[in-house]
Amino acid sequence: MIDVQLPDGSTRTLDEGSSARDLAAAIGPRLASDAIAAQVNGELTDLTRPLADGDHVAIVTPASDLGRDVLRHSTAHVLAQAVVRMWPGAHYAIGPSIRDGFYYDFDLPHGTRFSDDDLARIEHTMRAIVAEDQPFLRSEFTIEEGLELFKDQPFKVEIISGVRGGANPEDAGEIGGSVVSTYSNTPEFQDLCRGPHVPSTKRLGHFKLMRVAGAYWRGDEKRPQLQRIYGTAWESKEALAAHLVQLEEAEKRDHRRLGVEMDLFSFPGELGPGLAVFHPKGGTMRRVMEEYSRARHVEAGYDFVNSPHITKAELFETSGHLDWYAESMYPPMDLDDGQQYYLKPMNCPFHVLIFKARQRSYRELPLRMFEFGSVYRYEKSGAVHGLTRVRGMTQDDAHIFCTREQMRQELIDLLTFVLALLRDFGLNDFYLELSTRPEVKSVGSDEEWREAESTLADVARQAGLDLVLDEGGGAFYGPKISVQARDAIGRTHQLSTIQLDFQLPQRFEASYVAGDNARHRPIMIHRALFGSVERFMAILIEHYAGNMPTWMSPEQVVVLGVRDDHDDYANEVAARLRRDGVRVSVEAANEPLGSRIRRAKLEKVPYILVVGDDDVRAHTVGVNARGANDPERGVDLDEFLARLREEIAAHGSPELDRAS
RNA sequence: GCCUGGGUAGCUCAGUCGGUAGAGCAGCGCAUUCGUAAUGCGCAGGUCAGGAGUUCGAAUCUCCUCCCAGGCUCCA
Repeated sequence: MIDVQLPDGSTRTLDEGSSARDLAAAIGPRLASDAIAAQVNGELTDLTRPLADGDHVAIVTPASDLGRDVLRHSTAHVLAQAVVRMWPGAHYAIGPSIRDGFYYDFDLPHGTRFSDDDLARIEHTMRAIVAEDQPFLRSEFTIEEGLELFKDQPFKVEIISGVRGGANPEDAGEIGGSVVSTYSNTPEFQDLCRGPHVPSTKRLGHFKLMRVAGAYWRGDEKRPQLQRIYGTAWESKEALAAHLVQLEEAEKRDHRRLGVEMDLFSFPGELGPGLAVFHPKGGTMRRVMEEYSRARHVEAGYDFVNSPHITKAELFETSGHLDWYAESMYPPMDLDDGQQYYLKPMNCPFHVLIFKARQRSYRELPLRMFEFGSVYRYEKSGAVHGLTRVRGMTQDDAHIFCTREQMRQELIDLLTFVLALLRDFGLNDFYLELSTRPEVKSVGSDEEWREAESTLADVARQAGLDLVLDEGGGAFYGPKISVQARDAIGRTHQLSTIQLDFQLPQRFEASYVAGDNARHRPIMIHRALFGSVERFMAILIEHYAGNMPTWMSPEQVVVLGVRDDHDDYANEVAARLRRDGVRVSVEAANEPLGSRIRRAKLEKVPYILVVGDDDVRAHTVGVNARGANDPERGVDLDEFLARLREEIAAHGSPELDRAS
């Protein structure tokens, strides 16, 4: 007999050789039928693996993170089996579970390509395999046996021999050290896999193939491009349906769609990819964001600077950007006198030149230079995406020049400032990421990097937020902290970055004179809070689903007269509000009230004021607030204005669930 | 840059076998004067992304280019 411990701390006594499946059965029939895998001493395993005395065992069921992970992985296997059945000779590469689903990469014989229509056919075959109720059977082999077994599957051979050669240590886990484990349902299909899997294909079924995409083998641009099929899979029909609904919701708040609907911005074909124009309403939104940011920066002790959009090549030769990033800069303009000029992809070297414009004293430090700097980057054509990845953008960029001694406090203050500003825009769920020295692209000595990295790590920890490590993700000149924010529907976005830089001051030979009358090298901190104004706006639009807080709304109030003989009063109300800086318009009463209200609602205007006979008489307004169910009648105009001013001043955010 | 799929009126979309372009909304005009999410009638709107080819004839078939979407790669 053996004793195993359950997650609740209790123990169960089982027969020698019992598996997790037996354990589940001993606990109850319901759990026995739900069980798809087990977690033994923290390790995810098949249900059938024998347990040992003293094991800590948790039964994994589908409606859990681990459970979904297992069934997505198993569904990926079924996908591969279906593809192999339909395209004999197909090579299959890897097929992991991912967030919300799974994928599998293939290389079809004779360069055949999947089409969208194929997805439905493959799904059909998958459902047939599920209906066949095939068991997932685990087998173990030596590396040599594994190589023989998969001799017709070059990608599998590469994974197995990579482990033998020690080339890819991360693959060792994939196949379990020196043991090659495989899963097969039928002789038709066998896959190299660490497992675990659900006991049988009949446990699957709530899945949908989403799309086909290209993906490089091992993520390497220089290696063959495989065809990847993405799918989503869930524990129940309801969970699958809920996921699909959520995708639709995300699509509804897509900033590219709302940008058109709300008349904020557009991408005229005449300009080229990734180049946006902002319409009056989008322009207003930007202006409000920028004005607020400027005001806060003034308070925080920043100086405002400006720099041109183009420069001689020399500047970016000195900075090093041309060495590392020439391919993502616009090609140079060749002038008659042989000079090459570049559009700027970065503001930092300009700010260094401002620092160097005259001799600097330690008394001036920290010197904080801020600029809404427009930069141009030649993003690969496949990389541009709405406002979030563009070729022309404006950064809320600043560079802080300080001494080594000031660096730590400056970073602490900066992080506090960053988080406060982001909160003012209605984001409040953050974590931090620390990006360390890149393996290939980087300059500087080891100890400089060590000092920079440890200082940033300290400061990040002091902020009291979760900190995750992004190994090798830093810039070539220094490590960075980035602030990641979760939006209203749970997606995370990298927003602000704070980079520590010992290199540029050296490259430009920037210095200040200290109290010891000697020249010293300043430290440079690069930081952007929005990242780019365009991208930040896109994130906010999606966060709020277009229902911008009143202070950011391009149009804050629309006034509607009930009949056209109320238009004079409507204009009077608007004039009063406008005098207090409210962005307000009047829709004349030449169409029915209901239709004007509807239009204003669709435009997501925070307040619709309806004025009729009663209001003219009593100097009141009817207030129809965005997201509210019942309009308020007979609100005193001055009282409404006071409420509105208070809300705007407080930077109140709409309650996200209220505004739909 | 690469892979797959797209591009028809301002927007959303229909358009059969290759036979010469259609709806709703938006816009404009006229009428309507209305108390909280669509008043009625009328009008206008198109180089079917662009170019080349096949054909008696191309939105439709072929090729090239541009742009968009989803991925991969990249993101100072």
